[in-house]
Amino acid sequence: MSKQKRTAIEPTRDQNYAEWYQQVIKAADLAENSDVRGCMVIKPWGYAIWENIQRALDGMFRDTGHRNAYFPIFIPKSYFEKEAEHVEGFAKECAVVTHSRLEDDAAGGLKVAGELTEPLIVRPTSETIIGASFARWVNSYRDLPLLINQWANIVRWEMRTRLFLRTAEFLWQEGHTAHETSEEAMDETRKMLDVYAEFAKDYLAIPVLKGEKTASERFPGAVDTFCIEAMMQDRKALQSGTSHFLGQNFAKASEIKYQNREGEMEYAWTSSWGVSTRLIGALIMAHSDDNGLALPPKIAPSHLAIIPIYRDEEEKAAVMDYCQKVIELFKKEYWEDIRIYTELDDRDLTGSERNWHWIKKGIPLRIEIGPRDIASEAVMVARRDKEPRDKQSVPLQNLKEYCLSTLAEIQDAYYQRALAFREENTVKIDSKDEFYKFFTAKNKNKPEIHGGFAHSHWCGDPACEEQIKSDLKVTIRCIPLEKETEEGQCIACGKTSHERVIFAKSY
RNA sequence: CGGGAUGUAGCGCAGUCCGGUUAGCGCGCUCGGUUCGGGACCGAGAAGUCGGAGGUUCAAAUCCUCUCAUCCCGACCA
Repeated sequence: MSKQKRTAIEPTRDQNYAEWYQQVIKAADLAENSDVRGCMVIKPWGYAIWENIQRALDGMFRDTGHRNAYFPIFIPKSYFEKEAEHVEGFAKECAVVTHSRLEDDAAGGLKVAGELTEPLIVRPTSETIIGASFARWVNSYRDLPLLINQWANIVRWEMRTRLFLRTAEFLWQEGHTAHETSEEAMDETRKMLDVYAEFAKDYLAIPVLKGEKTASERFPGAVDTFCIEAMMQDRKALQSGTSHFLGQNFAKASEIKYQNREGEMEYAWTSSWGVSTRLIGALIMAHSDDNGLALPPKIAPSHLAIIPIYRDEEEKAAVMDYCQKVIELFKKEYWEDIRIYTELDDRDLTGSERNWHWIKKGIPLRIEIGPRDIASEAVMVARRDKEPRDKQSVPLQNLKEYCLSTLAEIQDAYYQRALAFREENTVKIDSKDEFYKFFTAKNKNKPEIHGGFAHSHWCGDPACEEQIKSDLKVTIRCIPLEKETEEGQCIACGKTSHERVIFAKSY
Protein backbone atom coordinates (compact mmCIF):
# COMPACT_ATOMS: atom_id res chain seq x y z
CA MET A 1 0.00 0.00 0.00
CA SER A 2 2.20 2.83 -1.19
CA LYS A 3 -0.67 5.25 -0.86
CA GLN A 4 1.38 7.96 0.84
CA LYS A 5 2.28 9.83 -2.33
CA ARG A 6 -0.97 9.32 -4.09
CA THR A 7 -2.69 12.56 -4.94
CA ALA A 8 -6.41 12.81 -5.33
CA ILE A 9 -6.04 14.47 -8.69
CA GLU A 10 -4.16 12.91 -11.55
CA PRO A 11 -2.31 14.28 -13.35
CA THR A 12 -0.76 16.76 -10.95
CA ARG A 13 -0.34 20.43 -11.82
CA ASP A 14 3.28 19.88 -12.80
CA GLN A 15 2.50 16.90 -14.98
CA ASN A 16 -0.25 18.46 -17.05
CA TYR A 17 -1.83 21.66 -15.86
CA ALA A 18 -4.67 21.81 -18.37
CA GLU A 19 -5.77 18.28 -17.66
CA TRP A 20 -5.38 18.82 -13.92
CA TYR A 21 -7.83 21.72 -14.22
CA GLN A 22 -10.45 19.53 -15.88
CA GLN A 23 -9.98 16.80 -13.30
CA VAL A 24 -10.39 19.20 -10.37
CA ILE A 25 -13.74 20.29 -11.78
CA LYS A 26 -14.79 16.72 -12.26
CA ALA A 27 -13.63 15.54 -8.84
CA ALA A 28 -15.36 18.44 -7.11
CA ASP A 29 -18.47 17.90 -9.21
CA LEU A 30 -18.68 21.55 -10.24
CA ALA A 31 -19.76 21.25 -13.85
CA GLU A 32 -19.68 19.13 -16.95
CA ASN A 33 -19.82 19.52 -20.68
CA SER A 34 -23.28 19.22 -22.14
CA ASP A 35 -24.38 17.74 -25.42
CA VAL A 36 -24.60 21.27 -26.74
CA ARG A 37 -21.26 22.26 -28.16
CA GLY A 38 -19.40 24.64 -25.91
CA CYS A 39 -22.14 24.88 -23.32
CA MET A 40 -21.68 23.62 -19.80
CA VAL A 41 -23.97 22.19 -17.20
CA ILE A 42 -23.23 23.81 -13.87
CA LYS A 43 -23.85 21.30 -11.11
CA PRO A 44 -25.08 22.18 -7.61
CA TRP A 45 -21.68 22.54 -5.96
CA GLY A 46 -20.49 24.79 -8.77
CA TYR A 47 -23.70 26.75 -9.01
CA ALA A 48 -23.68 27.40 -5.26
CA ILE A 49 -20.30 29.06 -5.72
CA TRP A 50 -21.81 31.27 -8.40
CA GLU A 51 -24.72 32.12 -6.11
CA ASN A 52 -22.29 33.14 -3.40
CA ILE A 53 -20.43 35.32 -5.87
CA GLN A 54 -23.74 36.87 -6.86
CA ARG A 55 -24.81 37.46 -3.28
CA ALA A 56 -21.62 39.21 -2.29
CA LEU A 57 -21.27 41.27 -5.46
CA ASP A 58 -24.90 42.19 -5.56
CA GLY A 59 -24.60 43.70 -2.09
CA MET A 60 -21.62 45.71 -3.20
CA PHE A 61 -23.49 46.95 -6.26
CA ARG A 62 -26.40 48.06 -4.11
CA ASP A 63 -24.05 49.80 -1.73
CA THR A 64 -22.69 51.79 -4.65
CA GLY A 65 -26.18 52.84 -5.69
CA HIS A 66 -26.99 50.36 -8.46
CA ARG A 67 -30.28 48.61 -9.03
CA ASN A 68 -30.99 45.37 -10.85
CA ALA A 69 -33.16 45.10 -13.93
CA TYR A 70 -33.59 42.67 -16.77
CA PHE A 71 -33.46 43.18 -20.52
CA PRO A 72 -34.24 40.88 -23.49
CA ILE A 73 -31.92 38.06 -24.47
CA PHE A 74 -32.55 39.00 -28.12
CA ILE A 75 -31.15 42.04 -29.81
CA PRO A 76 -32.53 43.17 -33.18
CA LYS A 77 -29.77 43.14 -35.73
CA SER A 78 -30.40 46.79 -36.52
CA TYR A 79 -29.67 47.79 -32.90
CA PHE A 80 -26.50 45.86 -32.94
CA GLU A 81 -25.31 47.54 -36.11
CA LYS A 82 -25.46 51.01 -34.65
CA GLU A 83 -22.01 51.02 -33.14
CA ALA A 84 -19.49 50.16 -35.86
CA GLU A 85 -16.56 48.97 -33.75
CA HIS A 86 -18.91 47.03 -31.55
CA VAL A 87 -20.32 45.08 -34.48
CA GLU A 88 -16.90 44.37 -35.83
CA GLY A 89 -15.69 43.05 -32.49
CA PHE A 90 -18.57 40.67 -31.91
CA ALA A 91 -19.75 39.80 -35.42
CA LYS A 92 -17.74 36.59 -35.61
CA GLU A 93 -19.19 35.08 -32.47
CA CYS A 94 -22.89 35.77 -32.63
CA ALA A 95 -25.68 33.23 -32.44
CA VAL A 96 -28.49 34.50 -34.61
CA VAL A 97 -32.17 33.64 -34.51
CA THR A 98 -33.66 33.71 -37.97
CA HIS A 99 -36.80 31.58 -37.65
CA SER A 100 -39.69 31.31 -35.26
CA ARG A 101 -41.34 27.99 -36.03
CA LEU A 102 -40.79 24.28 -36.55
CA GLU A 103 -42.85 22.28 -39.01
CA ASP A 104 -43.00 18.60 -39.88
CA ASP A 105 -40.79 17.72 -42.77
CA ALA A 106 -41.56 14.77 -45.01
CA ALA A 107 -39.00 12.53 -43.29
CA GLY A 108 -40.64 12.51 -39.86
CA GLY A 109 -38.38 15.23 -38.52
CA LEU A 110 -38.74 18.96 -38.19
CA LYS A 111 -37.75 21.83 -40.39
CA VAL A 112 -37.40 25.47 -39.49
CA ALA A 113 -40.02 27.83 -40.80
CA GLY A 114 -41.44 31.25 -40.17
CA GLU A 115 -38.48 33.34 -41.19
CA LEU A 116 -38.23 36.56 -39.19
CA THR A 117 -38.31 39.85 -41.01
CA GLU A 118 -35.37 40.96 -38.93
CA PRO A 119 -32.86 38.47 -37.46
CA LEU A 120 -32.43 38.55 -33.69
CA ILE A 121 -29.00 38.26 -32.16
CA VAL A 122 -28.64 36.34 -28.94
CA ARG A 123 -26.92 38.92 -26.74
CA PRO A 124 -23.14 38.61 -26.55
CA THR A 125 -23.34 41.71 -24.31
CA SER A 126 -26.19 44.15 -23.86
CA GLU A 127 -24.94 47.68 -24.51
CA THR A 128 -27.18 48.19 -27.50
CA ILE A 129 -30.42 46.72 -26.16
CA ILE A 130 -30.01 48.43 -22.81
CA GLY A 131 -29.08 51.61 -24.65
CA ALA A 132 -32.48 51.54 -26.33
CA SER A 133 -34.17 51.58 -22.91
CA PHE A 134 -31.80 54.21 -21.57
CA ALA A 135 -32.73 56.42 -24.50
CA ARG A 136 -36.34 56.32 -23.30
CA TRP A 137 -35.49 56.69 -19.64
CA VAL A 138 -33.15 59.63 -19.92
CA ASN A 139 -34.59 63.00 -20.81
CA SER A 140 -33.18 65.44 -18.32
CA TYR A 141 -29.98 65.86 -16.35
CA ARG A 142 -32.25 65.08 -13.40
CA ASP A 143 -32.54 61.50 -14.71
CA LEU A 144 -28.81 61.04 -14.32
CA PRO A 145 -26.86 59.21 -13.20
CA LEU A 146 -28.69 56.06 -14.24
CA LEU A 147 -27.13 53.09 -12.47
CA ILE A 148 -28.37 49.70 -13.64
CA ASN A 149 -27.10 46.16 -13.28
CA GLN A 150 -28.30 42.99 -14.95
CA TRP A 151 -27.62 39.36 -13.97
CA ALA A 152 -27.94 37.33 -17.13
CA ASN A 153 -26.69 34.67 -19.45
CA ILE A 154 -24.96 35.61 -22.68
CA VAL A 155 -23.74 33.76 -25.74
CA ARG A 156 -20.47 34.14 -27.57
CA TRP A 157 -19.96 31.48 -30.19
CA GLU A 158 -16.42 30.48 -29.31
CA MET A 159 -14.41 28.01 -31.36
CA ARG A 160 -12.59 26.42 -28.49
CA THR A 161 -14.11 26.26 -25.06
CA ARG A 162 -13.02 25.27 -21.56
CA LEU A 163 -15.30 24.84 -18.59
CA PHE A 164 -15.80 28.16 -16.80
CA LEU A 165 -12.92 29.89 -18.61
CA ARG A 166 -14.53 30.11 -21.99
CA THR A 167 -17.91 28.66 -22.80
CA ALA A 168 -20.35 29.51 -25.57
CA GLU A 169 -23.00 30.42 -23.05
CA PHE A 170 -22.01 31.86 -19.72
CA LEU A 171 -23.52 33.64 -16.74
CA TRP A 172 -22.44 37.09 -15.78
CA GLN A 173 -23.49 40.46 -14.52
CA GLU A 174 -23.26 43.56 -16.62
CA GLY A 175 -23.51 46.98 -15.14
CA HIS A 176 -24.62 49.79 -17.42
CA THR A 177 -24.61 53.39 -16.34
CA ALA A 178 -25.26 56.77 -17.90
CA HIS A 179 -23.88 60.06 -16.60
CA GLU A 180 -23.96 63.79 -17.11
CA THR A 181 -20.28 64.27 -17.62
CA SER A 182 -17.26 62.46 -18.89
CA GLU A 183 -15.63 62.75 -15.47
CA GLU A 184 -18.58 61.14 -13.72
CA ALA A 185 -18.66 58.24 -16.15
CA MET A 186 -14.93 57.75 -15.75
CA ASP A 187 -15.23 57.86 -11.96
CA GLU A 188 -17.92 55.20 -12.17
CA THR A 189 -15.74 53.06 -14.43
CA ARG A 190 -12.87 53.26 -11.95
CA LYS A 191 -15.09 52.82 -8.93
CA MET A 192 -16.50 49.55 -10.22
CA LEU A 193 -13.05 48.29 -11.07
CA ASP A 194 -12.20 48.93 -7.43
CA VAL A 195 -15.29 47.02 -6.37
CA TYR A 196 -14.16 44.05 -8.43
CA ALA A 197 -10.66 44.17 -7.03
CA GLU A 198 -11.98 44.38 -3.51
CA PHE A 199 -14.34 41.49 -4.11
CA ALA A 200 -11.56 39.36 -5.58
CA LYS A 201 -9.39 40.06 -2.59
CA ASP A 202 -11.93 39.80 0.22
CA TYR A 203 -14.07 36.94 -1.04
CA LEU A 204 -12.14 34.99 -3.64
CA ALA A 205 -8.83 35.50 -1.81
CA ILE A 206 -7.27 36.36 -5.15
CA PRO A 207 -4.90 39.29 -5.46
CA VAL A 208 -5.47 41.17 -8.70
CA LEU A 209 -3.65 43.85 -10.63
CA LYS A 210 -5.75 46.78 -11.68
CA GLY A 211 -4.86 48.30 -14.97
CA GLU A 212 -5.79 49.79 -18.27
CA LYS A 213 -5.94 47.80 -21.48
CA THR A 214 -3.96 48.79 -24.54
CA ALA A 215 -5.92 49.86 -27.62
CA SER A 216 -5.65 46.40 -29.15
CA GLU A 217 -7.19 44.70 -26.11
CA ARG A 218 -9.95 47.24 -25.63
CA PHE A 219 -13.64 46.35 -25.56
CA PRO A 220 -15.16 46.93 -29.01
CA GLY A 221 -16.68 50.38 -28.95
CA ALA A 222 -15.11 51.51 -25.67
CA VAL A 223 -12.98 54.61 -25.27
CA ASP A 224 -11.03 53.04 -22.46
CA THR A 225 -11.07 49.56 -20.92
CA PHE A 226 -9.85 48.72 -17.44
CA CYS A 227 -9.36 45.27 -16.06
CA ILE A 228 -8.31 43.19 -13.13
CA GLU A 229 -5.75 40.53 -13.94
CA ALA A 230 -4.98 37.58 -11.71
CA MET A 231 -2.10 35.11 -11.85
CA MET A 232 -3.01 31.46 -12.03
CA GLN A 233 -0.78 28.68 -10.73
CA ASP A 234 0.63 28.02 -14.18
CA ARG A 235 1.74 31.67 -14.03
CA LYS A 236 -0.59 32.72 -16.82
CA ALA A 237 -2.81 35.74 -16.45
CA LEU A 238 -6.56 35.50 -16.27
CA GLN A 239 -8.61 38.58 -17.02
CA SER A 240 -11.11 38.37 -14.23
CA GLY A 241 -13.20 41.46 -14.69
CA THR A 242 -13.50 44.47 -16.94
CA SER A 243 -14.84 47.98 -16.63
CA HIS A 244 -15.31 50.18 -19.68
CA PHE A 245 -15.51 53.89 -20.14
CA LEU A 246 -17.67 54.14 -23.24
CA GLY A 247 -17.49 57.90 -23.73
CA GLN A 248 -20.44 59.00 -25.82
CA ASN A 249 -20.02 56.24 -28.39
CA PHE A 250 -22.96 54.15 -27.32
CA ALA A 251 -25.03 57.16 -26.28
CA LYS A 252 -24.74 58.41 -29.84
CA ALA A 253 -25.51 54.99 -31.28
CA SER A 254 -28.60 54.58 -29.07
CA GLU A 255 -29.60 58.24 -28.91
CA ILE A 256 -29.25 58.56 -25.14
CA LYS A 257 -29.75 62.32 -24.93
CA TYR A 258 -30.76 64.65 -22.18
CA GLN A 259 -31.42 68.30 -21.68
CA ASN A 260 -28.58 69.74 -19.61
CA ARG A 261 -28.63 72.43 -16.94
CA GLU A 262 -28.34 75.08 -19.66
CA GLY A 263 -31.33 73.69 -21.51
CA GLU A 264 -29.31 72.21 -24.37
CA MET A 265 -29.57 68.65 -25.68
CA GLU A 266 -26.50 66.58 -24.93
CA TYR A 267 -25.44 62.98 -25.26
CA ALA A 268 -24.94 61.08 -22.01
CA TRP A 269 -21.65 59.49 -21.02
CA THR A 270 -21.87 55.77 -20.34
CA SER A 271 -19.96 52.98 -18.71
CA SER A 272 -20.31 49.22 -18.61
CA TRP A 273 -18.61 46.59 -16.48
CA GLY A 274 -18.86 42.88 -15.96
CA VAL A 275 -17.64 39.71 -14.33
CA SER A 276 -18.67 36.22 -15.28
CA THR A 277 -18.63 32.58 -14.28
CA ARG A 278 -15.03 32.77 -15.38
CA LEU A 279 -14.40 33.88 -11.79
CA ILE A 280 -15.04 30.27 -10.81
CA GLY A 281 -12.24 29.27 -13.16
CA ALA A 282 -10.03 31.84 -11.47
CA LEU A 283 -10.97 30.46 -8.09
CA ILE A 284 -10.07 26.94 -9.14
CA MET A 285 -6.74 27.84 -10.67
CA ALA A 286 -5.69 30.23 -7.94
CA HIS A 287 -6.07 27.97 -4.91
CA SER A 288 -6.60 24.33 -5.77
CA ASP A 289 -3.85 21.76 -5.33
CA ASP A 290 -3.08 18.20 -6.36
CA ASN A 291 -5.76 16.96 -3.99
CA GLY A 292 -8.46 18.95 -5.69
CA LEU A 293 -10.48 22.08 -5.16
CA ALA A 294 -9.65 24.48 -2.35
CA LEU A 295 -12.34 27.01 -1.57
CA PRO A 296 -11.93 30.23 0.37
CA PRO A 297 -14.48 29.98 3.20
CA LYS A 298 -16.19 33.20 2.13
CA ILE A 299 -17.25 31.68 -1.14
CA ALA A 300 -17.59 28.00 -0.23
CA PRO A 301 -21.09 26.50 -0.58
CA SER A 302 -20.61 24.75 2.77
CA HIS A 303 -17.99 25.14 5.43
CA LEU A 304 -17.98 22.04 7.59
CA ALA A 305 -18.18 18.43 6.51
CA ILE A 306 -19.19 16.24 9.41
CA ILE A 307 -18.04 12.68 9.04
CA PRO A 308 -19.43 10.24 11.57
CA ILE A 309 -17.30 7.17 12.25
CA TYR A 310 -18.85 4.03 13.70
CA ARG A 311 -18.72 0.26 13.52
CA ASP A 312 -22.16 -0.99 14.44
CA GLU A 313 -25.69 0.24 14.92
CA GLU A 314 -25.18 0.91 18.60
CA GLU A 315 -22.18 3.11 17.96
CA LYS A 316 -23.97 4.73 15.08
CA ALA A 317 -26.84 5.85 17.26
CA ALA A 318 -24.51 7.44 19.79
CA VAL A 319 -22.31 9.05 17.15
CA MET A 320 -25.23 10.45 15.18
CA ASP A 321 -26.64 11.95 18.35
CA TYR A 322 -23.35 13.61 19.01
CA CYS A 323 -23.19 14.85 15.39
CA GLN A 324 -26.53 16.55 15.87
CA LYS A 325 -25.08 18.49 18.77
CA VAL A 326 -22.33 19.75 16.51
CA ILE A 327 -24.79 20.64 13.76
CA GLU A 328 -26.90 22.55 16.31
CA LEU A 329 -23.84 24.58 17.26
CA PHE A 330 -23.67 26.04 13.78
CA LYS A 331 -27.33 26.31 12.96
CA LYS A 332 -28.02 29.82 11.64
CA GLU A 333 -24.56 30.81 12.71
CA TYR A 334 -22.71 33.54 10.83
CA TRP A 335 -19.05 34.24 10.35
CA GLU A 336 -18.94 37.91 9.40
CA ASP A 337 -21.47 38.17 6.54
CA ILE A 338 -21.29 34.48 5.72
CA ARG A 339 -23.92 32.00 6.82
CA ILE A 340 -22.24 28.80 8.01
CA TYR A 341 -23.46 25.63 6.35
CA THR A 342 -22.65 22.10 7.43
CA GLU A 343 -22.75 18.84 5.51
CA LEU A 344 -23.47 15.66 7.41
CA ASP A 345 -21.95 12.80 5.45
CA ASP A 346 -23.28 9.57 6.87
CA ARG A 347 -23.03 7.63 3.66
CA ASP A 348 -22.13 4.00 4.04
CA LEU A 349 -18.53 4.44 2.95
CA THR A 350 -15.25 4.23 4.78
CA GLY A 351 -14.10 7.23 6.75
CA SER A 352 -11.23 7.86 4.40
CA GLU A 353 -13.35 7.74 1.37
CA ARG A 354 -15.73 10.32 2.76
CA ASN A 355 -12.78 12.43 3.87
CA TRP A 356 -11.28 12.41 0.40
CA HIS A 357 -14.63 13.22 -1.12
CA TRP A 358 -14.75 16.47 0.84
CA ILE A 359 -11.09 17.24 0.32
CA LYS A 360 -11.68 17.09 -3.43
CA LYS A 361 -14.70 19.36 -3.10
CA GLY A 362 -12.58 21.88 -1.25
CA ILE A 363 -14.70 22.23 1.87
CA PRO A 364 -12.70 24.34 4.34
CA LEU A 365 -13.11 22.15 7.43
CA ARG A 366 -13.75 18.47 8.02
CA ILE A 367 -14.94 17.18 11.35
CA GLU A 368 -14.60 13.49 12.16
CA ILE A 369 -16.77 12.26 14.97
CA GLY A 370 -16.41 8.78 16.45
CA PRO A 371 -16.76 6.93 19.75
CA ARG A 372 -13.40 8.24 20.98
CA ASP A 373 -14.58 11.81 20.55
CA ILE A 374 -17.75 11.17 22.46
CA ALA A 375 -15.64 9.79 25.30
CA SER A 376 -13.38 12.85 25.32
CA GLU A 377 -16.15 15.37 24.55
CA ALA A 378 -14.24 16.58 21.55
CA VAL A 379 -14.07 16.19 17.77
CA MET A 380 -11.28 15.79 15.25
CA VAL A 381 -10.95 18.78 12.94
CA ALA A 382 -8.97 18.86 9.70
CA ARG A 383 -8.34 21.94 7.57
CA ARG A 384 -8.29 21.99 3.78
CA ASP A 385 -5.26 24.26 3.77
CA LYS A 386 -3.21 21.65 5.64
CA GLU A 387 -2.16 18.10 4.87
CA PRO A 388 -5.07 15.63 4.64
CA ARG A 389 -3.84 13.62 7.65
CA ASP A 390 -3.27 16.71 9.75
CA LYS A 391 -6.09 16.57 12.29
CA GLN A 392 -6.58 18.17 15.61
CA SER A 393 -8.74 17.27 18.55
CA VAL A 394 -10.90 20.21 19.57
CA PRO A 395 -13.09 20.17 22.70
CA LEU A 396 -16.75 20.52 21.89
CA GLN A 397 -17.05 23.57 24.11
CA ASN A 398 -14.49 25.47 22.03
CA LEU A 399 -15.59 24.11 18.69
CA LYS A 400 -17.63 27.01 17.44
CA GLU A 401 -15.01 29.64 18.25
CA TYR A 402 -12.29 27.40 16.92
CA CYS A 403 -14.06 26.84 13.61
CA LEU A 404 -15.00 30.47 13.08
CA SER A 405 -11.49 31.71 13.77
CA THR A 406 -10.02 28.92 11.66
CA LEU A 407 -12.21 29.86 8.72
CA ALA A 408 -10.77 33.36 8.96
CA GLU A 409 -7.27 31.88 9.07
CA ILE A 410 -7.90 29.75 6.01
CA GLN A 411 -9.35 32.67 4.11
CA ASP A 412 -6.26 34.69 4.90
CA ALA A 413 -3.87 31.82 4.23
CA TYR A 414 -5.20 31.36 0.71
CA TYR A 415 -4.87 35.03 -0.05
CA GLN A 416 -1.36 35.24 1.35
CA ARG A 417 -0.30 32.13 -0.54
CA ALA A 418 -1.69 33.44 -3.82
CA LEU A 419 -0.09 36.82 -3.23
CA ALA A 420 3.29 35.26 -2.43
CA PHE A 421 3.04 33.14 -5.57
CA ARG A 422 2.37 36.16 -7.70
CA GLU A 423 5.23 38.11 -6.16
CA GLU A 424 7.62 35.19 -6.70
CA ASN A 425 6.69 35.06 -10.34
CA THR A 426 6.63 38.74 -11.12
CA VAL A 427 9.90 40.13 -12.40
CA LYS A 428 11.24 43.35 -13.79
CA ILE A 429 12.91 42.66 -17.11
CA ASP A 430 14.88 45.23 -19.07
CA SER A 431 16.74 43.15 -21.63
CA LYS A 432 15.08 41.70 -24.68
CA ASP A 433 17.14 38.50 -24.44
CA GLU A 434 16.11 37.95 -20.89
CA PHE A 435 12.49 38.70 -21.79
CA TYR A 436 12.44 36.11 -24.55
CA LYS A 437 14.17 33.57 -22.33
CA PHE A 438 11.64 34.20 -19.55
CA PHE A 439 8.73 33.40 -21.81
CA THR A 440 10.26 30.41 -23.60
CA ALA A 441 9.80 26.90 -22.21
CA LYS A 442 12.95 24.82 -21.87
CA ASN A 443 11.13 21.74 -23.04
CA LYS A 444 9.53 22.64 -26.34
CA ASN A 445 7.54 19.47 -26.88
CA LYS A 446 6.02 19.37 -23.45
CA PRO A 447 6.30 22.89 -22.09
CA GLU A 448 6.89 23.04 -18.35
CA ILE A 449 5.24 25.72 -16.25
CA HIS A 450 7.28 28.83 -16.93
CA GLY A 451 7.10 32.57 -17.33
CA GLY A 452 5.00 34.80 -15.13
CA PHE A 453 4.32 38.53 -15.06
CA ALA A 454 7.05 40.58 -16.67
CA HIS A 455 7.12 44.20 -15.65
CA SER A 456 8.81 45.75 -18.66
CA HIS A 457 8.99 48.93 -20.65
CA TRP A 458 6.81 49.52 -23.68
CA CYS A 459 7.03 52.50 -25.98
CA GLY A 460 3.32 52.55 -26.74
CA ASP A 461 3.62 51.39 -30.34
CA PRO A 462 1.03 48.71 -31.25
CA ALA A 463 3.59 47.20 -33.62
CA CYS A 464 5.86 46.33 -30.70
CA GLU A 465 2.93 44.76 -28.88
CA GLU A 466 2.08 42.72 -31.96
CA GLN A 467 5.69 41.63 -32.40
CA ILE A 468 5.87 40.23 -28.87
CA LYS A 469 2.52 38.56 -29.34
CA SER A 470 3.46 36.76 -32.52
CA ASP A 471 6.92 35.78 -31.26
CA LEU A 472 5.97 34.55 -27.81
CA LYS A 473 2.18 34.53 -27.49
CA VAL A 474 2.74 37.06 -24.76
CA THR A 475 0.46 40.07 -24.51
CA ILE A 476 0.28 43.24 -22.52
CA ARG A 477 -2.18 42.31 -19.82
CA CYS A 478 -2.49 45.84 -18.60
CA ILE A 479 -0.88 49.16 -18.00
CA PRO A 480 -0.97 49.13 -14.20
CA LEU A 481 -2.87 51.93 -12.53
CA GLU A 482 -0.30 52.16 -9.78
CA LYS A 483 2.57 53.21 -11.93
CA GLU A 484 5.84 54.86 -11.26
CA THR A 485 6.83 57.12 -14.10
CA GLU A 486 10.25 55.94 -15.06
CA GLU A 487 12.30 56.36 -18.20
CA GLY A 488 13.46 53.22 -19.96
CA GLN A 489 13.72 51.41 -23.24
CA CYS A 490 10.93 49.49 -24.94
CA ILE A 491 11.49 45.78 -24.52
CA ALA A 492 10.71 45.20 -28.20
CA CYS A 493 12.20 48.10 -30.14
CA GLY A 494 14.51 49.77 -27.64
CA LYS A 495 13.05 53.22 -28.11
CA THR A 496 12.35 55.53 -25.21
CA SER A 497 9.52 54.46 -22.93
CA HIS A 498 7.90 56.25 -20.04
CA GLU A 499 6.30 53.38 -18.22
CA ARG A 500 6.37 49.71 -17.48
CA VAL A 501 3.47 47.47 -18.39
CA ILE A 502 2.56 43.91 -17.43
CA PHE A 503 3.38 41.30 -20.01
CA ALA A 504 2.18 37.71 -19.62
CA LYS A 505 0.74 34.74 -21.36
CA SER A 506 -2.96 34.68 -20.83
CA TYR A 507 -6.10 32.60 -21.01
C1' C B 1 -12.19 27.69 -41.15
C1' G B 2 -6.91 24.96 -42.14
C1' G B 3 -3.59 20.46 -40.00
C1' G B 4 -3.82 15.84 -36.93
C1' A B 5 -6.54 12.16 -34.26
C1' U B 6 -10.67 9.58 -32.11
C1' G B 7 -15.89 7.56 -31.92
C1' U B 8 -17.09 0.07 -28.69
C1' A B 9 -21.68 -0.30 -21.36
C1' G B 10 -22.35 5.69 -17.12
C1' C B 11 -16.66 6.75 -17.43
C1' G B 12 -11.74 5.06 -19.23
C1' C B 13 -10.07 1.60 -22.72
C1' A B 14 -8.71 -3.42 -25.54
C1' G B 15 -10.28 -5.82 -29.91
C1' U B 16 -10.00 -3.08 -36.13
C1' C B 17 -3.87 -3.70 -39.42
C1' C B 18 -4.86 -9.70 -41.10
C1' G B 19 -13.45 -10.15 -41.41
C1' G B 20 -15.19 -15.98 -38.42
C1' U B 21 -18.40 -19.00 -31.76
C1' U B 22 -22.30 -15.97 -26.79
C1' A B 23 -17.89 -8.29 -28.21
C1' G B 24 -14.00 -8.23 -23.55
C1' C B 25 -11.25 -5.54 -19.38
C1' G B 26 -10.79 -1.70 -15.40
C1' C B 27 -13.58 1.84 -12.67
C1' G B 28 -18.47 2.96 -11.44
C1' C B 29 -23.55 0.98 -10.48
C1' U B 30 -27.16 -2.87 -7.92
C1' C B 31 -27.72 -6.87 -4.17
C1' G B 32 -25.63 -9.81 0.07
C1' G B 33 -21.85 -10.22 3.72
C1' U B 34 -17.39 -8.75 6.36
C1' U B 35 -15.49 -3.70 7.15
C1' C B 36 -15.14 1.64 8.65
C1' G B 37 -10.42 7.35 12.75
C1' G B 38 -4.92 6.78 5.86
C1' G B 39 -8.68 6.25 -0.48
C1' A B 40 -11.66 -1.55 2.09
C1' C B 41 -12.46 -6.69 0.78
C1' C B 42 -15.18 -11.12 -0.85
C1' G B 43 -19.25 -13.08 -3.59
C1' A B 44 -23.31 -12.44 -6.97
C1' G B 45 -25.61 -9.31 -10.72
C1' A B 46 -27.50 -5.48 -14.26
C1' A B 47 -25.94 -2.74 -18.23
C1' G B 48 -23.56 -2.34 -25.24
C1' U B 49 -28.32 0.02 -31.91
C1' C B 50 -19.55 -1.24 -31.60
C1' G B 51 -21.37 7.27 -33.80
C1' G B 52 -24.96 7.11 -38.29
C1' A B 53 -26.24 5.68 -43.50
C1' G B 54 -25.08 2.82 -47.60
C1' G B 55 -21.98 -0.93 -49.93
C1' U B 56 -18.67 -5.58 -50.42
C1' U B 57 -19.26 -10.69 -48.33
C1' C B 58 -21.76 -17.05 -46.70
C1' A B 59 -20.21 -13.77 -42.62
C1' A B 60 -18.60 -6.79 -40.76
C1' A B 61 -16.84 -3.52 -34.46
C1' U B 62 -13.13 -5.21 -38.24
C1' C B 63 -12.86 -3.90 -45.47
C1' C B 64 -14.90 0.36 -48.89
C1' U B 65 -17.80 5.07 -49.64
C1' C B 66 -20.39 8.96 -47.61
C1' U B 67 -21.88 11.46 -43.27
C1' C B 68 -22.21 13.24 -38.19
C1' A B 69 -19.82 14.30 -33.67
C1' U B 70 -15.87 15.08 -30.35
C1' C B 71 -10.78 16.07 -28.94
C1' C B 72 -5.82 18.18 -29.86
C1' C B 73 -2.69 21.95 -32.67
C1' G B 74 -3.39 26.76 -35.35
C1' A B 75 -6.50 31.71 -36.33
C1' C B 76 -10.33 34.26 -32.63
C1' C B 77 -11.76 35.26 -27.55
C1' A B 78 -14.86 37.53 -20.69
